[in-house]
Amino acid sequence: MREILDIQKQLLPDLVDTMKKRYTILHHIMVSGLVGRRTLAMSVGATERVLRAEVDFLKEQGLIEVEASGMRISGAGRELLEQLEPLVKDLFGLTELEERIRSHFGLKQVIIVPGDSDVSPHTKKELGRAGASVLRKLVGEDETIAVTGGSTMAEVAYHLTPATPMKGCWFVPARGGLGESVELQANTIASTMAKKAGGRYRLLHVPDHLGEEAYQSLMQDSHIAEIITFIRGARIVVHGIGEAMVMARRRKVDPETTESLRRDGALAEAFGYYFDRDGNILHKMPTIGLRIEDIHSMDHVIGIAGGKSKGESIASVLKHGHEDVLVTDEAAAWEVVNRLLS
Amino acid sequence: MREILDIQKQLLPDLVDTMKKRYTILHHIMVSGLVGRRTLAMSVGATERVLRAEVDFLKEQGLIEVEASGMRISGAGRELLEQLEPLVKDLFGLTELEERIRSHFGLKQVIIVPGDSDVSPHTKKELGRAGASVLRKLVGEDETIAVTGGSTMAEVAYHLTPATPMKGCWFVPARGGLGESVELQANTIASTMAKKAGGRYRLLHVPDHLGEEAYQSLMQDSHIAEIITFIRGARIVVHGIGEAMVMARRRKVDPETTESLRRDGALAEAFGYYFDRDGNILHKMPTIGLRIEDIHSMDHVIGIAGGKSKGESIASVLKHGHEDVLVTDEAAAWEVVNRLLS
DNA sequence: GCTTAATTGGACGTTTTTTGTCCCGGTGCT
DNA sequence: AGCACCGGGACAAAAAACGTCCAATTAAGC
Repeated sequence: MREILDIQKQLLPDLVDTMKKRYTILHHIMVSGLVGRRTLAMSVGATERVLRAEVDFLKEQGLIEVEASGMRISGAGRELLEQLEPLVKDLFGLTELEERIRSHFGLKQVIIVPGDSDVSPHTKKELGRAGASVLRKLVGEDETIAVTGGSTMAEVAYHLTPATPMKGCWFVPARGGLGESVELQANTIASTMAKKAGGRYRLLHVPDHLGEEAYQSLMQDSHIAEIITFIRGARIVVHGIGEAMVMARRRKVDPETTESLRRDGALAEAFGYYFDRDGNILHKMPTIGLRIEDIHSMDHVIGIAGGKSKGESIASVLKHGHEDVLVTDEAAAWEVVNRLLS
Repeated sequence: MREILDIQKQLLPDLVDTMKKRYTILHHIMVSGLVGRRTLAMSVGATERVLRAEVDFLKEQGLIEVEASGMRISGAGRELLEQLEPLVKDLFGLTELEERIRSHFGLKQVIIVPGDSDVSPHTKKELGRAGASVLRKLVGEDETIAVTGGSTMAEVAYHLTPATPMKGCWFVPARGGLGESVELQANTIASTMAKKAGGRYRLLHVPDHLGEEAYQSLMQDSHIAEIITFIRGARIVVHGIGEAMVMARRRKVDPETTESLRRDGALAEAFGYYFDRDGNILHKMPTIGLRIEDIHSMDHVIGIAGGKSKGESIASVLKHGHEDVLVTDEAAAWEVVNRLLS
């Protein structure tokens, strides 16, 4: 059932909205028994005229009966509402979930795809598609977009398609080398995105695990400095979110730091920063690129991550309080709201 | 799956059309490889401007990639088409069937609901709903609508709902008493419809199995004559279709006539007339009301019947050649087209 | 290499649809 | 009988859809 809806949504994006709207109206009419147009318009939050159009439609469909004294639901309407119930529960479930997370963390937008990325590769693909779609809607012309690495980001890159406003965009890595395998590195993701979207890209090649003085000298290099300035001019950043300990291991963080992270209760990792349960920064990877203050002042900070196991990490990053858009999956979303309740 | 679509169709009647349109365009683009807007507009039968809007939409959804040299399908688009296939096959299956029957018999419209009324009561209900919906769309103001009896017609009556243009309509029986049980008689159906639709009705009470002279004297009666004239002024007739032999038995046709019908290969019955395989009239029930020439000159002749067993009968009546709209179910429709092939 | 036919995307006036806002004649409740 | 609310008609304004051009660009054929 969900699959059908997901497919349909691609061919009719406002299908769900329209269904929700009409369902709400019909449902209101049912519980009201006999209700007038203006009263109804108030309670569903629509102007009189648009509600009138909807009512005319419902009448045309024979779902309501309208007399001079008001309108009531018809037998067919009642029957439809009954059939609609499971469908709507599903529909509303996710959108309700989105709204709950959105308002609690003060985000601009939350998108939840059904499923669990941990168990279903298909869900991860959906996550990528949703991420690409969000990005497509948000980019302006000639914008700079900073991206991080990770398998989820790779999926986003894969699902990007050429869009006119993206032609002039620059894709850059948010931070320097972060010790991942080549195909999941930010540099690779940035270039893939640029190719897929028809944009341009600039890379930042910084070796991992350099000493402090080596970094200092790198920063002196005019070419490096120039690209870092360029990166910091980005107004959009798209990043994955990881579990702190998993990321620490994967990036071969040294034992002392790992232990310190564990002791301090590190939960999440995003763009090279480690966060605890309350969204405080515990540690910063020794590499260059976007600083946390750059991210705080961004126009659009888009976090993309899914899977039940990442739920807590996502909540931690959201708690940090500078995300704008979250793209996640159902399993992770439930974990996030569960943490809100406890 | 079908159920979902049927439910959705009630809230978004043109959902299927839109999906079909966009699927067709996307599919065309895929098979064409690289194709231009105008060329595409020709092959899918749309004007350039509307196709352009569709193309913009598909691009926005990331389903196609459009370059200066033309447009081609994207990975996501290809994937979607694949997922869409079973859905569309189902969708197109019925609409293709509708179109095939429509064009072959030169009808104005054919509506096929999924299922088989013989085995599923739910399908019969759907048939009734579809019939009611067609009627709602076709009636003008202050029109006279002639109806016949039968269980299918009773279902149509049940699903009628008040509609403004129907307020001034008259519902009348197409023919006099046809020896059915009270609740399935044309008179009962007409009055039920009028009550459901908020219209008015006039009845025609004629005892069954009267002698010729009795009919003649009835016709002299000014009240009867007046209502018959009224009935003949109807521009819309909605009728069921039955199997000849089944109907003959149910109506207690005398043995000689029954035998004569059998000998002549009577297949179908509609509004009191019996038809053979080629749509010729074999016999006419001895009762008054609409004559066959009245029906021939009607604006809208709407036939409603379903069930695999009625397939042949429906085909016979269609063959007679004066139907305008057919509402049937999938099982019957397949029987009809099977007869076309043999 | 040049021509030619086809492509997209922009522009603009026209037509159709949607929307906001009245008001009128009823209906039902008090 | 009074009153508050009802549906529905009407109409102008705003918005969206549409038909129809045209300019810049690209691919392919010659």
